[in-house]
This record gives sequence, C-alpha cells and structure tokens, in this order.
Amino acid sequence: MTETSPGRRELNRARTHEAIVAALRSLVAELPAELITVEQVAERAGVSRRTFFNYFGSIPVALSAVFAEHAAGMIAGLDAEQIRTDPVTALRRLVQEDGIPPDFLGWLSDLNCHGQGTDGRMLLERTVWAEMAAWLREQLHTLLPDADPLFVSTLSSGVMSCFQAAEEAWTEDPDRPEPLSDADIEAFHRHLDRALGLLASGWRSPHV
Amino acid sequence: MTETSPGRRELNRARTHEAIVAALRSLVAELPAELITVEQVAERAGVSRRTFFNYFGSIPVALSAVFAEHAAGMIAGLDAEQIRTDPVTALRRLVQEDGIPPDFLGWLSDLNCHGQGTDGRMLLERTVWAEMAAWLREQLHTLLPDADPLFVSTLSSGVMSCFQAAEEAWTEDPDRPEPLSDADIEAFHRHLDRALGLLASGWRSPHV
DNA sequence: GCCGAAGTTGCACACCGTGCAAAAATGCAC
DNA sequence: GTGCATTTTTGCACGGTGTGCAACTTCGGC
Repeated sequence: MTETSPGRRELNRARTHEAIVAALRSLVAELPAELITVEQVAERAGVSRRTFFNYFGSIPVALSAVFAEHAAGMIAGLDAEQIRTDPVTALRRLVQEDGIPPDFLGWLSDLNCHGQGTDGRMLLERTVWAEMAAWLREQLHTLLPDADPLFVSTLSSGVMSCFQAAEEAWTEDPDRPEPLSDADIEAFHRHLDRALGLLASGWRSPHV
Repeated sequence: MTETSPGRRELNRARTHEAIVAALRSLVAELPAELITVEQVAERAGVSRRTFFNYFGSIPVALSAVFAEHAAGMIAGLDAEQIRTDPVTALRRLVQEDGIPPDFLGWLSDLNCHGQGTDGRMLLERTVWAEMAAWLREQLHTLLPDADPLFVSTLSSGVMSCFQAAEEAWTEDPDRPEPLSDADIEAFHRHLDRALGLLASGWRSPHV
C-alpha cells in the first residue's frame, strides 16, 4: 500500500519485533526482571509464546535487544579513528562529554533494582551482561572489520564489565528514589569513569 | 568411629561433592558439554537428580567448580605483593613462567571442542565463563580484602575474558588431535599472552 | 486467482530448578 | 544400646524453558 521496497512481510516482522521489545520494556518497569516469563511478554505483545522464540532465543537475549536500542545511539558518536588507536579513552571521553542518556540509566536501574538478593537474579543479570558484551563485540567488529578478534573480544568484555561493575556499585548505594536525580546520574558517571580508568591503565594507576 | 574433627557428615558431603564433580568431568570428556543433563550426572555420581541441585545450582555452576579445582593451583603461585601493584603483569608472568597445566588445557579443550556451532553451545559457554569470572572475583576478594570492588570486579572479568578469547582463537585453529601436542599448548600460550598484553596496555600497544 | 515462500500458531516433548514432606543417616546425651 | 534432634537424601509435583513438527495463515509474484 505504501512503497515497494520495504514490503509487507518485513514491515510485519519489524512490527512484531517492536511489539515484543515494547512489551518487555513495560514489564521490566513494573516487575523484578527475574520474574518475567515468556508467556507474559508474548501475551502483552499480542503474539503466541512460540512466536516470541522465533524472534529471541530467551528473555536475556530480548533484554539485550532493548539495551542495543539504547546503546546504538551512544556508540554512533564514537570517532572511528580514535577507536583504532585508543578505544578505551575514546569511550571514556564519550561518557564524560555526552554522558549516559537518563532513560538508558533508568532502564538499567529498573532491570536491577526491583528484585534484591535472590540467586535467580544474579543468574539472569550475568546472562544479560554477557549478551550485551556479545552485542558490543559485534558492533566493534563491523566498526573495525580487520581488527584482531582477540582485540575485539577482550575489549568489548572489558568495557561491558566496567558498565556492570559501575552498575553494581551504583545500586549498592542506599535507596534511590524512582525518578533519577541528577546526583544519581552523576554518581553512576563517577563509578563508570573510575572503572574505565582502571581498564585504561591496566589496573596499575591507583595503588589500591 | 574414626575421628572427632572431620565428622562423618562433612566427610559424606565431601564425598558426594567429589562424586558429582568426577561424574561431570568424565561426561565432559565424552560428550558435547551442551548435551549433558543433570540426570546423567546424577546417575553417574550415584545420587538422585534432586541431590545434584542440593550441591550445585546448575550444570554451568558445577562446571565452574571443576575449573576452580584446576585454577586454584595456578593462582596459589601468585605473589600477593605484585598483585597489588600490577596484577595483570603478575598473572602474565605466571603464565609465561609456569605455563598452564596440560590437563587444565585438555579440560578446556574438551569443554568446547566437541560440539561445533550450535546456539546452545555458546549459551552454555558464556554461562560457564561468567561463573569462572565470579569464582576469580571471589578469590581476588579474599586475596585483596580491602581492595575497591570495582577493581576486583573489572579485573577478574578482564582476565577471564582473556582466557575466553584465547580459547576461542585456539579452537578456531584447524583440527587438533585428541592428545594435546606441545605445539598446541604453545599456541594457546601465545594467544593468552597476546590477550593479556592487550589488557595490560589498555588496548593501546598494537595499532591493530 | 493461484501457487510457492515466509511467518504464525498449537502441540508435544525433554529438560530445568524449586518447594515440600517423608524417609534415611548421623551426632549426641544418657 | 536407646532415644531424640539434626542433617541429608530422595521422590514427587509443579510451573517454566526451548525446540521440532505439522498445520494454517499471510504475503509476493505471475
């Protein structure tokens, strides 16, 4: 009905993809992430449970897709040249100058703050962070097609571990009110910058 | 009946723990890891499925216990002083001088070589590596009790990502015969050293 | 319109991880 | 040894996961 190139098929596919992601997004905002089931997501997205698995292999994979939407905007601002010579500092500058978008931070907070100390939560979180690292690895690979796989793999894991550690340190701080204050955002940035600093220095700079 | 201190209870507990680990070890040597089920492990260990879960939360957790047995011997040789000032180089030297025990490498190879490209394999592997990183984090925490959590978390993740990346690069090399040759071990060491070098330099040294 | 291809759905199945309560093993006091 | 409290094992049931498979529906081209 509209144009020839997109095609109805790909349009529908994109639509259900987005519906699933949106359903997941809203569920994360109102439930502890480790309690979310595929059935809930599918129902809210208006598709069958089976269809969910046609798009994502599991909840963590789908969650990493939400992450990807947020993170894609960030890494778009990266300088391809500086990535080649000093990627960690490039990323650190990006964080220092542009900062992390508040809705991104809010999502991270939702993902982890709801449920507290259960074992299941740590399992889910680990899987999600691993998926995010895999996504970043993919992105770096397309950004630096001829780079050493070792370079890309270790770098993406290292960077994501900084995010993860910063997030953990952040959520261990005392109670954080629902709408994130500027001070909270500032606190996360401090944690993340410190972590990236350790990464950049090879864990040598501060004699802990 | 025997002595007072160990006690029959803890002895039995240690025995079934070891039985489960041994069963898992033998299964890994003869099956693709992602096909191993809890029922198989329990049966071979001579306990019920339910008892397995009394000891380990999942197969990946149990696998990381096997890893821990191997790795504990390695990090015992670490100099506590050098860890504080330059942990990555300390670990790098350890690998360069002592090397990775061949049976450790053989286990890593078994864990990953059997099954090829399935999606389930990557999922399992990621979980296992995450568990290993958690174990190392624990070890570093007891080794450096007053260190910054960010320091310990990012460091352990970074180091384990080097092992993971080295292992991936290693297994992508052409077919490796069952008994590991010295050249194979050498190859793994080269990959690992290169990865640790990237880690130590903050991904700056080689202008890829 | 019709037909092949792509996408969706329900179903079945093996497996996972956990709560619960009965049963067995152990430690301890006497 | 006997009895009792505690720990451990075990079976069972239950809800959730992820996948293969076979209809069935939707879409694109001719």
